[in-house]
Amino acid sequence: MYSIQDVSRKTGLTAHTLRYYEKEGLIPSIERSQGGIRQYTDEDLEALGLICCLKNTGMSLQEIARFVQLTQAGEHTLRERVNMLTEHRENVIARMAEMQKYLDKVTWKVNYFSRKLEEYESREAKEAN
Amino acid sequence: MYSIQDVSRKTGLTAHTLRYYEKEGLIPSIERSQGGIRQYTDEDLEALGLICCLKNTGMSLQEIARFVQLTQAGEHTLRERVNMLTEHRENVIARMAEMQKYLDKVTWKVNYFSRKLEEYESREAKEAN
DNA sequence: CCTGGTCTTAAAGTTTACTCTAAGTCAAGA
DNA sequence: TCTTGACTTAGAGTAAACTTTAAGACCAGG
Repeated sequence: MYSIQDVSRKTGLTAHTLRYYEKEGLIPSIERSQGGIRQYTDEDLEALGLICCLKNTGMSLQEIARFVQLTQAGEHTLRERVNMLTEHRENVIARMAEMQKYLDKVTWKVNYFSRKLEEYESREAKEAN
Repeated sequence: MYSIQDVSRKTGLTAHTLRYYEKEGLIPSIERSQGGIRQYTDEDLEALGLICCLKNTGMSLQEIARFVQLTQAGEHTLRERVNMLTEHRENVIARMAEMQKYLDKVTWKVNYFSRKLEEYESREAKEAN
């Protein structure tokens, strides 16, 4: 059992954000102590792991909430969940490919400007003589 | 020479956005016709290409503006520009590596849920008999 | 018992990067 | 000439994902 602060430390999300996510349906409702205090289980942390993973790969909170709701609705939503994840996966792959293309361009520019810088510096050195 | 609409088509940015970028210092000032209309050169398109590349790899407009200003300030800013690009490049690489990690997790989940789905469907099929 | 962490609701504020509107003037091509 | 597109300033609006505030009440460990 983990307090909201424990989970905050483990996930890097603030306690505020964890409550916000719960309110928005991104996290299934967390069990409470007799006094009403949230007690996160390892299973909750698992679920949060997937949520963060989806968020960090660019899925919107709205879509994540939809996914979580499907999960809670039971087995008959399995096909839709598989479809969602598959589509998301393809988006991520496409974005990474695009990213690689841009990265190549940035790399090219770094080299280009580095050469220019060298030229400039040797020119400066000469002038100093 | 290209009109703002031509450039809009080529870059996928709206005319609004192009003017906005210019106002914010993301694009060096564009030459105008005698009547005051923007006339983009191939060089401007080049510069826009790099800008879009930086933007699409997650550099903020503010940083891009800084970079463009350095470029216009002349050769003595070459070192700083190289540093900026190098650092940016490393960020992109780091983000891509992280992305790959998340992607692996998503892939694992897709497979996991696909197996579950198969099980579920064969169970359903049996019950239908 | 005290203190620090946790709870609630409701709403306002923040940031980034646009996006659009208004209102009017001016330019360019058929 | 007519029509379409371009220009300006200034400011309002939008969307996502938080983030903060306020105000008061409750809970748990030392």
